[in-house]
Amino acid sequence: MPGMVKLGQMERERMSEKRTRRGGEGRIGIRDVARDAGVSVATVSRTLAGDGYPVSDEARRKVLESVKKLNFVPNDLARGLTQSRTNTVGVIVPNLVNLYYARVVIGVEEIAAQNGISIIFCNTNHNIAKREQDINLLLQKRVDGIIICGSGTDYESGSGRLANGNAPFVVLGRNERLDYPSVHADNFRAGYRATQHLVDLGHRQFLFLGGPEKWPDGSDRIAGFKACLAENDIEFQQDMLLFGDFAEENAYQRVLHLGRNFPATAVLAGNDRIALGGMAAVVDLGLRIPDDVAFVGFDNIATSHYLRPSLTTMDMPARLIGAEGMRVLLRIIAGETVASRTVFEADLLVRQSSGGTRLQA
Amino acid sequence: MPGMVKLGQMERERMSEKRTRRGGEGRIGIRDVARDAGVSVATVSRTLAGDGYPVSDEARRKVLESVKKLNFVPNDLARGLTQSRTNTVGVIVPNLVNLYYARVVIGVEEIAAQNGISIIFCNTNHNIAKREQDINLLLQKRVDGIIICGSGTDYESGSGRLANGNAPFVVLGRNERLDYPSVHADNFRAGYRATQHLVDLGHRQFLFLGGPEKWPDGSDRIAGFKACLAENDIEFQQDMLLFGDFAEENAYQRVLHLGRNFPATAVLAGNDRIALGGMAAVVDLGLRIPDDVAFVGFDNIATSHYLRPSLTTMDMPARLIGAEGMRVLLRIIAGETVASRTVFEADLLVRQSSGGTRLQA
DNA sequence: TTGTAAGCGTTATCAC
DNA sequence: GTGATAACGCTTACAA
Repeated sequence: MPGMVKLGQMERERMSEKRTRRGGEGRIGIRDVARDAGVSVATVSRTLAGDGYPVSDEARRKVLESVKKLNFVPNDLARGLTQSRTNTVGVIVPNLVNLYYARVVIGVEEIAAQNGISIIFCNTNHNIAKREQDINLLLQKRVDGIIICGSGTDYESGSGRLANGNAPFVVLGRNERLDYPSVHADNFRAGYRATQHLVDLGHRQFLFLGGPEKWPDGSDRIAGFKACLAENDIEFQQDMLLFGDFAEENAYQRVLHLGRNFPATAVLAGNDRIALGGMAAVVDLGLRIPDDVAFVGFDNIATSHYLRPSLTTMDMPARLIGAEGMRVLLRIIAGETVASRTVFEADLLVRQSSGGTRLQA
Repeated sequence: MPGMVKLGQMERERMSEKRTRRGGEGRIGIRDVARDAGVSVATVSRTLAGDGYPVSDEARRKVLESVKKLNFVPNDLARGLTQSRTNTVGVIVPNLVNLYYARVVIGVEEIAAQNGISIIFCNTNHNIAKREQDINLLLQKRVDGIIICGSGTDYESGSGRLANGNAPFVVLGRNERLDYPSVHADNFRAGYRATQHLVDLGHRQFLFLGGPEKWPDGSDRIAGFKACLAENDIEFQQDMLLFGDFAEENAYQRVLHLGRNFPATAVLAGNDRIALGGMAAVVDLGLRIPDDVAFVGFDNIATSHYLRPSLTTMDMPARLIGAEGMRVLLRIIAGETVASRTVFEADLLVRQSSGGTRLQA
């Protein structure tokens, strides 16, 4: 009876090969290393784990040799599955074209790399739906934690997975709620100091070229701006404030619209990109910087130092924020308690666009 | 005998709970969903997989209901383990502060997101050792493929994992070898055209402010530059060529060093960041752009349009390269054959820094 | 110090 | 259409 014979063959194959799914030649695994080194899989695992577990030098040597010989690459998926830890965190960024966020990411990556953890990167393009989707993906991938860049609102909305405690997370940027940890700059003080700098230079007619209206970081800067005006007995007028988006072009158009008969002698821009667009427009209107109009920005992106005139700006410590955010996340993952809020000060960098030395001269 | 009683209890617990390792309340899995929905795990899996496998509407409904009710989040680690596919690719970038790479990454991310695949991001800071390490990490994470940004050399060096075929990969940038797929711009032609533009404007005294000496993209641009000079009977002199790094400051210093008695009327910069630094130095030397010195850059980073004078530059299609790179990688993963090389043309954007309209006026 | 074997949470195979 | 159950490749009790 051929049927029975065949069954017997299959049985024997199964016994010896212990592989049913993939024909025979699967990727090389820990078992292969163990066999080659003449030790058990446990010993291989322990050797490679590198924690303090005792392994004889002899065994270790043989294992390492086989690993190299067979070109063994451990499978982190299987590792993650058993350890319920992936050494991976997700980073969600609104927009990488903004050098500010690029710097934040670099800070994050730096600390992550130092701690042997990888980064899954998501770009949302300021799209809240994409962000929800990204969070889902990250949770499915069982990241150890998530870093959300950009001040935004209601992370608990929609899926609510984060606020539900499904994964530890840190917000990099100002946010309204206090019940999850965040790292950001003191935007209020930054706004205040930038304004004070211009006031000290004798300016009375201001324009704040803002970003989006509901942008917490920006709102704080504006609040600082207003507070400083009040402090100096300068009345705030609604038309001193123009909202827009984050990009150069929009700022350029807004400023061009104001025309040569410019309503202010000093412009504060919501960030450096906005400043860049605004300055270009001012130049194109035939006005001089800083003589006719002074500019101050926020962020200190790499290019602002090399503009001519160079851009006076608040040096928002993006990289530092990214790095600290990652450190905080690591602490949370380790089970430590962390400050619900970490705030960094921003330095004022006086450069040509504000003519910072005009009065002193 | 209390000992035996205790043992009996444990046994029973094990039988009912079927969980030995983690006390009891593990994360909710597909089994829990199956139980709650009153179907088998197979049915749950099939429902969630969403491929064409037949599942009765009734079962599907119950499953979906339980999924939502229990807030089930599938575990991609386990998925990846059985499917030997992770829907994740690694992206290795030399430096995110360079907006060029930021744009490339955005292009990659865009196509990736459209295809439901995630990106593990690595920043090497132009450090070759870090890159090797990153590749190791990515292979351990069993990414479906790897995208390496930045033209560099010998990816097969060191570990040799990539060239060994351990994972499909695509290089985004020019490289010497032809035996793996790459996507990049036609840097030679870009260099040629940029130069021709300046020649057409009447320039004869050139300076090429290059990046690092062994930077394939840059070398090609320089080759195009030289070819164009030859074509126009302008003799190339070694001192027309200055190497450096990718950043603004270095370029600034190099140009400042040349002094007011500037050796050229036209400068080609290896990229826009270099141009930015160079232009700042020229201005600081008291020279006018473009009247005394004309500038042309490469990349068309966002800021170059808003400089005053704005920067004439070759519009290297970074985003497009990123997007196409991702598409190529997806094709490789799908088992299709792909072109070993995909090359994009760059457009010349004439702006103020070259005084592009000077002759026509 | 070492080995054995039971998971980890899925998918895929095979039988019904 | 549906359900058991054996992989997937590793870690980690537990036993030796």
